[in-house]
Amino acid sequence: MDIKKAKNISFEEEAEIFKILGHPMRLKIVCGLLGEGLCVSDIEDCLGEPQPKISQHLAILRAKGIVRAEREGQNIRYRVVHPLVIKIAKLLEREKLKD
Amino acid sequence: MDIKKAKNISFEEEAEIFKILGHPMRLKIVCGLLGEGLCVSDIEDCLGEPQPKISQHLAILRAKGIVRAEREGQNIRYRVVHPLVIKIAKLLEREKLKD
DNA sequence: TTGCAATATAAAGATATTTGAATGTTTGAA
DNA sequence: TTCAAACATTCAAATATCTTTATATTGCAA
Repeated sequence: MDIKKAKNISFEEEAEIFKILGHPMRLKIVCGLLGEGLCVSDIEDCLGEPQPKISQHLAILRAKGIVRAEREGQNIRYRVVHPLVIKIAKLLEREKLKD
Repeated sequence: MDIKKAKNISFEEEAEIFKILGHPMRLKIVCGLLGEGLCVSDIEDCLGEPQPKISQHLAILRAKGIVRAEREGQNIRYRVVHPLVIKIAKLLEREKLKD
Protein backbone atom coordinates (compact mmCIF):
# COMPACT_ATOMS: atom_id res chain seq x y z
CA MET A 1 0.00 0.00 0.00
CA ASP A 2 1.14 3.47 -0.88
CA ILE A 3 2.50 5.13 2.21
CA LYS A 4 1.34 8.48 0.93
CA LYS A 5 -2.21 7.26 0.98
CA ALA A 6 -1.89 6.34 4.63
CA LYS A 7 -2.10 10.01 5.55
CA ASN A 8 -5.23 10.50 3.53
CA ILE A 9 -8.43 10.90 5.40
CA SER A 10 -11.20 8.62 4.13
CA PHE A 11 -14.73 9.57 3.11
CA GLU A 12 -15.93 7.80 6.22
CA GLU A 13 -13.77 9.96 8.45
CA GLU A 14 -14.68 13.10 6.57
CA ALA A 15 -18.36 12.30 6.84
CA GLU A 16 -17.90 11.86 10.59
CA ILE A 17 -16.52 15.38 10.74
CA PHE A 18 -19.39 16.79 8.73
CA LYS A 19 -21.90 15.00 10.88
CA ILE A 20 -20.42 16.69 13.91
CA LEU A 21 -20.51 20.09 12.20
CA GLY A 22 -24.06 19.37 11.10
CA HIS A 23 -25.58 20.83 14.22
CA PRO A 24 -26.14 24.59 14.48
CA MET A 25 -24.80 24.88 18.01
CA ARG A 26 -21.65 22.94 17.31
CA LEU A 27 -21.06 24.87 14.12
CA LYS A 28 -21.46 28.16 15.96
CA ILE A 29 -19.14 26.98 18.72
CA VAL A 30 -16.46 25.91 16.26
CA CYS A 31 -16.63 29.17 14.34
CA GLY A 32 -16.62 31.19 17.55
CA LEU A 33 -13.57 29.32 18.76
CA LEU A 34 -11.48 30.12 15.69
CA GLY A 35 -8.40 32.04 16.69
CA GLU A 36 -7.77 32.58 20.38
CA GLY A 37 -10.47 30.24 21.62
CA LEU A 38 -13.05 30.82 24.33
CA CYS A 39 -14.05 29.41 27.69
CA VAL A 40 -17.40 27.79 28.36
CA SER A 41 -18.99 30.78 30.06
CA ASP A 42 -18.05 32.98 27.09
CA ILE A 43 -19.79 30.56 24.79
CA GLU A 44 -22.74 30.52 27.15
CA ASP A 45 -22.98 34.32 26.96
CA CYS A 46 -22.63 34.24 23.19
CA LEU A 47 -25.23 31.64 22.48
CA GLY A 48 -27.62 32.02 25.39
CA GLU A 49 -27.96 28.27 25.75
CA PRO A 50 -27.92 26.27 28.99
CA GLN A 51 -24.46 25.31 30.21
CA PRO A 52 -24.86 21.52 30.25
CA LYS A 53 -25.93 21.59 26.65
CA ILE A 54 -22.80 23.51 25.72
CA SER A 55 -20.57 21.18 27.72
CA GLN A 56 -22.15 18.16 26.08
CA HIS A 57 -21.52 19.50 22.62
CA LEU A 58 -17.97 20.43 23.59
CA ALA A 59 -17.50 16.88 24.82
CA ILE A 60 -18.55 15.58 21.41
CA LEU A 61 -16.19 17.98 19.65
CA ARG A 62 -13.40 16.95 22.02
CA ALA A 63 -14.02 13.25 21.53
CA LYS A 64 -13.57 13.65 17.77
CA GLY A 65 -10.36 15.64 18.15
CA ILE A 66 -11.94 18.79 16.75
CA VAL A 67 -11.30 20.98 19.77
CA ARG A 68 -8.86 20.82 22.65
CA ALA A 69 -9.44 21.98 26.24
CA GLU A 70 -6.83 23.76 28.33
CA ARG A 71 -7.35 24.82 31.91
CA GLU A 72 -6.75 28.46 32.84
CA GLY A 73 -7.42 28.86 36.51
CA GLN A 74 -11.04 28.05 37.06
CA ASN A 75 -11.88 28.50 33.42
CA ILE A 76 -11.26 26.08 30.62
CA ARG A 77 -10.29 27.47 27.27
CA TYR A 78 -11.30 25.59 24.16
CA ARG A 79 -9.63 25.92 20.78
CA VAL A 80 -10.16 24.34 17.39
CA VAL A 81 -7.25 22.05 16.54
CA HIS A 82 -8.47 19.90 13.65
CA PRO A 83 -6.76 21.10 10.44
CA LEU A 84 -9.61 20.26 8.07
CA VAL A 85 -12.17 21.80 10.40
CA ILE A 86 -10.12 24.96 10.64
CA LYS A 87 -10.10 25.18 6.85
CA ILE A 88 -13.83 24.66 6.64
CA ALA A 89 -14.57 27.21 9.36
CA LYS A 90 -12.42 29.76 7.60
CA LEU A 91 -14.18 29.03 4.34
CA LEU A 92 -17.51 29.75 6.04
CA GLU A 93 -16.10 32.92 7.52
CA ARG A 94 -15.07 34.12 4.08
CA GLU A 95 -18.49 33.24 2.69
CA LYS A 96 -20.17 35.29 5.38
CA LEU A 97 -18.01 38.31 4.61
CA LYS A 98 -18.86 38.19 0.93
CA ASP A 99 -22.02 39.50 -0.85
CA MET B 1 -32.07 45.10 8.13
CA ASP B 2 -29.07 45.16 5.85
CA ILE B 3 -30.06 43.92 2.43
CA LYS B 4 -26.59 42.51 1.93
CA LYS B 5 -27.08 40.25 4.88
CA ALA B 6 -30.19 38.82 3.29
CA LYS B 7 -28.02 36.87 0.91
CA ASN B 8 -25.94 35.48 3.72
CA ILE B 9 -26.47 31.91 4.61
CA SER B 10 -27.09 31.37 8.34
CA PHE B 11 -25.38 28.92 10.66
CA GLU B 12 -28.63 27.00 10.74
CA GLU B 13 -28.65 26.61 6.97
CA GLU B 14 -24.97 25.76 6.87
CA ALA B 15 -25.42 23.15 9.57
CA GLU B 16 -28.23 21.63 7.50
CA ILE B 17 -25.80 21.27 4.62
CA PHE B 18 -23.16 19.66 6.80
CA LYS B 19 -25.68 17.27 8.25
CA ILE B 20 -26.52 16.12 4.75
CA LEU B 21 -22.85 15.72 3.88
CA GLY B 22 -22.34 13.90 7.17
CA HIS B 23 -23.14 10.52 5.70
CA PRO B 24 -20.43 8.55 3.89
CA MET B 25 -22.63 7.54 1.00
CA ARG B 26 -23.92 11.02 0.37
CA LEU B 27 -20.45 12.46 0.64
CA LYS B 28 -19.12 9.94 -1.86
CA ILE B 29 -22.00 10.65 -4.20
CA VAL B 30 -21.46 14.39 -4.04
CA CYS B 31 -17.73 14.09 -4.66
CA GLY B 32 -18.31 11.60 -7.48
CA LEU B 33 -20.79 13.96 -9.11
CA LEU B 34 -18.37 16.89 -9.26
CA GLY B 35 -17.85 17.97 -12.82
CA GLU B 36 -19.89 16.25 -15.50
CA GLY B 37 -22.22 14.42 -13.15
CA LEU B 38 -23.31 10.78 -13.25
CA CYS B 39 -26.45 8.73 -13.64
CA VAL B 40 -27.81 6.45 -10.96
CA SER B 41 -26.51 3.21 -12.44
CA ASP B 42 -23.01 4.72 -12.64
CA ILE B 43 -23.20 5.55 -8.96
CA GLU B 44 -24.49 2.06 -8.30
CA ASP B 45 -21.48 0.57 -10.09
CA CYS B 46 -19.12 2.89 -8.24
CA LEU B 47 -20.41 2.28 -4.76
CA GLY B 48 -21.80 -1.24 -4.99
CA GLU B 49 -24.83 -0.28 -2.96
CA PRO B 50 -28.45 -1.26 -3.67
CA GLN B 51 -30.25 1.05 -6.06
CA PRO B 52 -33.13 2.11 -3.80
CA LYS B 53 -30.66 3.23 -1.18
CA ILE B 54 -28.87 5.40 -3.71
CA SER B 55 -32.13 6.88 -4.95
CA GLN B 56 -33.15 7.65 -1.39
CA HIS B 57 -29.97 9.54 -0.70
CA LEU B 58 -30.24 11.33 -4.03
CA ALA B 59 -33.77 12.37 -3.07
CA ILE B 60 -32.42 13.89 0.13
CA LEU B 61 -29.68 15.73 -1.77
CA ARG B 62 -32.25 16.94 -4.29
CA ALA B 63 -34.67 18.12 -1.62
CA LYS B 64 -31.97 20.34 -0.13
CA GLY B 65 -31.00 21.81 -3.49
CA ILE B 66 -27.57 20.21 -3.40
CA VAL B 67 -27.93 18.25 -6.63
CA ARG B 68 -30.16 18.57 -9.67
CA ALA B 69 -31.53 15.76 -11.84
CA GLU B 70 -31.79 15.93 -15.61
CA ARG B 71 -33.24 13.22 -17.77
CA GLU B 72 -31.16 11.85 -20.63
CA GLY B 73 -33.16 9.19 -22.40
CA GLN B 74 -33.81 6.47 -19.91
CA ASN B 75 -31.04 7.61 -17.65
CA ILE B 76 -31.11 10.52 -15.23
CA ARG B 77 -27.97 12.54 -14.81
CA TYR B 78 -27.28 14.13 -11.47
CA ARG B 79 -25.01 17.13 -10.92
CA VAL B 80 -23.95 19.14 -7.89
CA VAL B 81 -25.42 22.63 -8.11
CA HIS B 82 -25.04 24.07 -4.62
CA PRO B 83 -22.21 26.65 -4.65
CA LEU B 84 -21.04 26.09 -1.09
CA VAL B 85 -21.17 22.33 -1.48
CA ILE B 86 -19.10 22.57 -4.65
CA LYS B 87 -16.50 24.56 -2.75
CA ILE B 88 -16.40 22.06 0.05
CA ALA B 89 -16.17 19.08 -2.29
CA LYS B 90 -13.31 20.69 -4.13
CA LEU B 91 -11.57 21.40 -0.85
CA LEU B 92 -11.82 17.70 0.01
CA GLU B 93 -10.53 16.79 -3.43
CA ARG B 94 -7.49 18.98 -2.91
CA GLU B 95 -6.92 17.50 0.54
CA LYS B 96 -6.96 14.01 -0.92
CA LEU B 97 -4.43 14.92 -3.56
CA LYS B 98 -2.04 16.34 -0.99
CA ASP B 99 0.45 14.43 1.24
C1' DT C 1 -11.91 23.74 55.17
C1' DT C 2 -15.97 25.70 53.63
C1' DG C 3 -18.42 27.69 49.98
C1' DC C 4 -18.89 29.35 45.41
C1' DA C 5 -17.99 29.60 40.52
C1' DA C 6 -16.99 27.03 36.45
C1' DT C 7 -17.47 23.01 34.14
C1' DA C 8 -18.62 17.97 33.45
C1' DT C 9 -21.36 13.84 33.50
C1' DA C 10 -25.51 10.78 33.69
C1' DA C 11 -29.99 9.14 32.76
C1' DA C 12 -34.32 9.26 30.48
C1' DG C 13 -37.64 10.61 27.19
C1' DA C 14 -38.60 12.60 22.73
C1' DT C 15 -37.40 12.89 18.05
C1' DA C 16 -34.87 11.99 13.83
C1' DT C 17 -32.17 9.07 10.72
C1' DT C 18 -30.99 4.89 8.36
C1' DT C 19 -31.96 0.76 6.15
C1' DG C 20 -34.26 -3.08 3.86
C1' DA C 21 -38.01 -4.90 1.42
C1' DA C 22 -41.66 -4.31 -1.50
C1' DT C 23 -43.81 -1.86 -5.05
C1' DG C 24 -44.54 2.17 -8.50
C1' DT C 25 -43.40 5.00 -12.53
C1' DT C 26 -41.41 6.28 -16.86
C1' DT C 27 -38.93 5.53 -21.10
C1' DG C 28 -37.49 3.35 -25.26
C1' DA C 29 -37.39 -0.66 -28.09
C1' DA C 30 -39.35 -4.65 -30.16
C1' DT D 1 -48.90 -2.27 -26.89
C1' DT D 2 -46.06 -4.90 -24.23
C1' DC D 3 -41.74 -5.66 -22.02
C1' DA D 4 -37.53 -4.59 -19.78
C1' DA D 5 -34.35 -1.19 -18.00
C1' DA D 6 -33.64 2.72 -15.09
C1' DC D 7 -35.09 5.05 -11.44
C1' DA D 8 -38.36 6.56 -7.52
C1' DT D 9 -41.33 5.99 -3.58
C1' DT D 10 -43.35 4.01 0.65
C1' DC D 11 -43.43 2.01 5.06
C1' DA D 12 -41.83 -0.04 9.20
C1' DA D 13 -38.15 -1.57 12.21
C1' DA D 14 -33.74 -0.65 14.10
C1' DT D 15 -30.66 2.71 15.61
C1' DA D 16 -28.79 7.16 16.73
C1' DT D 17 -29.19 11.90 18.23
C1' DC D 18 -30.89 15.79 21.05
C1' DT D 19 -32.65 17.96 25.00
C1' DT D 20 -33.84 18.38 29.74
C1' DT D 21 -33.13 17.76 34.47
C1' DA D 22 -30.48 16.44 38.14
C1' DT D 23 -26.15 15.72 40.12
C1' DA D 24 -20.79 15.53 40.19
C1' DT D 25 -16.28 17.46 40.08
C1' DT D 26 -12.62 20.86 40.40
C1' DG D 27 -10.11 25.05 41.65
C1' DC D 28 -9.89 29.24 44.19
C1' DA D 29 -10.77 32.51 47.73
C1' DA D 30 -12.16 33.65 52.30
